[in-house]
Amino acid sequence: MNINQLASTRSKTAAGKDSPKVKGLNRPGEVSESIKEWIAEQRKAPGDRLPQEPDLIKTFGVSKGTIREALKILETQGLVQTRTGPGGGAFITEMPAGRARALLATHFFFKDLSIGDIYELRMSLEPELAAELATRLGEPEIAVLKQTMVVYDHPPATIDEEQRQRIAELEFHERLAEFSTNKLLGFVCSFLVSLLKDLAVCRKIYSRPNPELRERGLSYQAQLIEAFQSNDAGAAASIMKAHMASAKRLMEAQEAIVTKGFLSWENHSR
Amino acid sequence: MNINQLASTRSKTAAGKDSPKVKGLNRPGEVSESIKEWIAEQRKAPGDRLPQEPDLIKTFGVSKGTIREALKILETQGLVQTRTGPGGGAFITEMPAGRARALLATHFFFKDLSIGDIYELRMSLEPELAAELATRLGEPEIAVLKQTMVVYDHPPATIDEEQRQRIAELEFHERLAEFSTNKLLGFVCSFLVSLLKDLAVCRKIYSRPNPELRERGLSYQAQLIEAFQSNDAGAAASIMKAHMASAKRLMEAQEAIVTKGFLSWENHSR
DNA sequence: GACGTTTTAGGATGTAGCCTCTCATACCGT
DNA sequence: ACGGTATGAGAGGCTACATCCTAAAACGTC
Repeated sequence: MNINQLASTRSKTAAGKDSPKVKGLNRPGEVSESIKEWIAEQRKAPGDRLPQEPDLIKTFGVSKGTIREALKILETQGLVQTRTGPGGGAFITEMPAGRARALLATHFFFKDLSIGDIYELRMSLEPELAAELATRLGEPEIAVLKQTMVVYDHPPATIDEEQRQRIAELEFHERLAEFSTNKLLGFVCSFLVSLLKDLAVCRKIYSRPNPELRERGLSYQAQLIEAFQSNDAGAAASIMKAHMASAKRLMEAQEAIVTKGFLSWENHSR
Repeated sequence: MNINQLASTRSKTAAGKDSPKVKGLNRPGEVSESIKEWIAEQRKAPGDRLPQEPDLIKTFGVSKGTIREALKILETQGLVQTRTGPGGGAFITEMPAGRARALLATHFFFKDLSIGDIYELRMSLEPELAAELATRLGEPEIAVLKQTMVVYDHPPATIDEEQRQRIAELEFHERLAEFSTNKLLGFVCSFLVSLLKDLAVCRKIYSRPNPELRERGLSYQAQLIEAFQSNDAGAAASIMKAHMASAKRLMEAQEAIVTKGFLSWENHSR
């Protein structure tokens, strides 16, 4: 509970100009970093409360406004939430994966990612994921996967259903990512899927009929389920690798067609 | 340019209680959302400047502190940067990779990532990266890599140099990631490296002598340079794979030693 | 080219207000 | 008379505003 060691990163009493730990960071930034360190050191868990504003003001030797801006940083980063009232204050929260994906997506907003870029990673990671899951997945998880597949186990009747089927195919992989015990691997895989769901080019592709993509995807995923049921990690990995290679080829072909005309990346409104 | 329409989201002069556009969002949050909308509507590009603080205060009818918190939100999201001085203010900016990495790192703050989790991804991705670079890297890039290696081409004299060498070894891979044409692959690889640089467990590991890690790493990286110079993508990939497997084994061994003393702290549940 | 001036954000301080929780008290049904 | 529910006052704590001073960056001047 000794928060005072926190303020060690910046001693106000020192006569000369003390050097901030990280250059290019202003006061609120320093404070927010210090608070993060403190959370780690104190092994604070989500739900725990930070010291109250007056205490933080005293321990850091900064003004109320600075503390508020520091907390605003942490709040924006999804690390804390503040509440008013008695017993109120800043509470540690876990950043939801969806928010992290959204923040990350804004970073790639101007980066002009191609289908190939995305599938290069998927070809490396999804087989790894499949191999890990093959030895662990039980019937309940497999049932969830099968339930997702019923959305596209038949040819689409309308272009609208076509799109829904594409999204469902991607959600199959989202489920896999959620099942992973390696949170890092799971997050990256689900992020790649979310890119494929949201990118303008991809949405354009999904709005055109593409029977081969569905048939091949369904076939691969069915084989994958079998590999899971027989706990065959090697088979799962190689099936997934073939699945990704096939999808990459088909998607890139569609990408070429779609971008040939006029629109591609220009209308990323937000 | 007419920013006044912005303030329409909240008219202070109205007698009754006006409803904020999004419930659960306090004043700075509303203001930051409004500014984002304004940026989108005005089709502002990176480099453009937002109105100055006094103007924002007037148009939104809020106080200076509120505006500052709103700008802090946008700054944390990587959308703007502020500068002082004449012609200063908040400038729209592209989210730098470093900030994206930092935001992502906070998502994994409570996820208790292990060395193994990180290296599982590195074993998949770094060979991919090496293979891509092998056919593209020229002498100038290779010179940069060699320059990084001189930091650790000799046994460390002090424990402090030991740490600097570990960081430099990681920065070798950071350079590789920067050279990639696949921004996605490059980002993920550099993010994994940044985790290894910042994680508490890793820092503990680096503060202990570990000659084998340095020697093997140096050897692998030298072979890698040769593969780059002969444009041998296959060799580069397999060398990198062996490099990662070796590093994973050594790091996990150290992890076991370092964390042994802290097992009693495991009861930090909520 | 060094130096002072100006412009603008950065930070500190004090005060009023609002939200939420708690607890005591009154009300009501049985 | 008793127990449960509702209502209100109070206090804790963040939220926001107004004002002042400080620091930094650009720009003109000597």
